[in-house]
Amino acid sequence: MADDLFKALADPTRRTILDELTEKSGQTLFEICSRLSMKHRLGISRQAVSQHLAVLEGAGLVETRREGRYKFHDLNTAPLRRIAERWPVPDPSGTEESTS
Amino acid sequence: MADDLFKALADPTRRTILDELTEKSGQTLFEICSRLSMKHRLGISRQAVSQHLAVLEGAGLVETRREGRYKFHDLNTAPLRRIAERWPVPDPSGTEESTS
DNA sequence: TTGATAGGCAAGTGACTACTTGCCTATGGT
DNA sequence: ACCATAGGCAAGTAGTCACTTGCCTATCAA
Repeated sequence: MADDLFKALADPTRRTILDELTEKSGQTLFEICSRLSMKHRLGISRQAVSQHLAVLEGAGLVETRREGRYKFHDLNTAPLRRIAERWPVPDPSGTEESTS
Repeated sequence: MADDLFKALADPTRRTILDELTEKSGQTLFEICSRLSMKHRLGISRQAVSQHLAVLEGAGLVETRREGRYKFHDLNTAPLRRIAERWPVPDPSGTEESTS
């Protein structure tokens, strides 16, 4: 459903996770955890990150593959295409402000 | 900020409102209310729609103009561009972009 | 085997949020 | 003046959500 996609994007921590996976795809849970606490100063438990990843996977934004005791997380931005399809975005005549 | 944008998109009723404004921009509050109940069978109060429109306006997705006792609501999809800018979306299934 | 690492499951809690209810202001028509 | 229309403000409520806590399973190395 479209609902899962937008609900997944609604949380700032999940968007940061997507940013991290954009920078380096195929990270494990612990790798994402340490990056969130190091780079983004996010004091967050492993379980919380795991739950966020489950939501992202439910939205189709993250795909996982298991190898031994490791589980790698890959980014999939394809579902985002439906947003631009649903509400057509005009050409960038004047670029807007930057992201946060 | 970016948070307002994604929070605004997180609600299905607000996304339906965006759909309605995509179809016909410049609607008043009552016009949107009646369309939601007619076309989409949404039993929702006027105040609820008003609050949704305030959230959408806070996200920059809706702009308003007053004329007398009427307040018209216009769609602005420009903020959506930042989503595709933040997480690049691949081209759909092998359609390479050759500038013909 | 033991121990350490990588991850999962489930219940509980606090905060947020969508919606309602009730009352108020402003504009336009008669 | 009157009254209906168009919209706004604020408090209360029920449901959802992010996060924690605690315990469990699976894989690998010694």
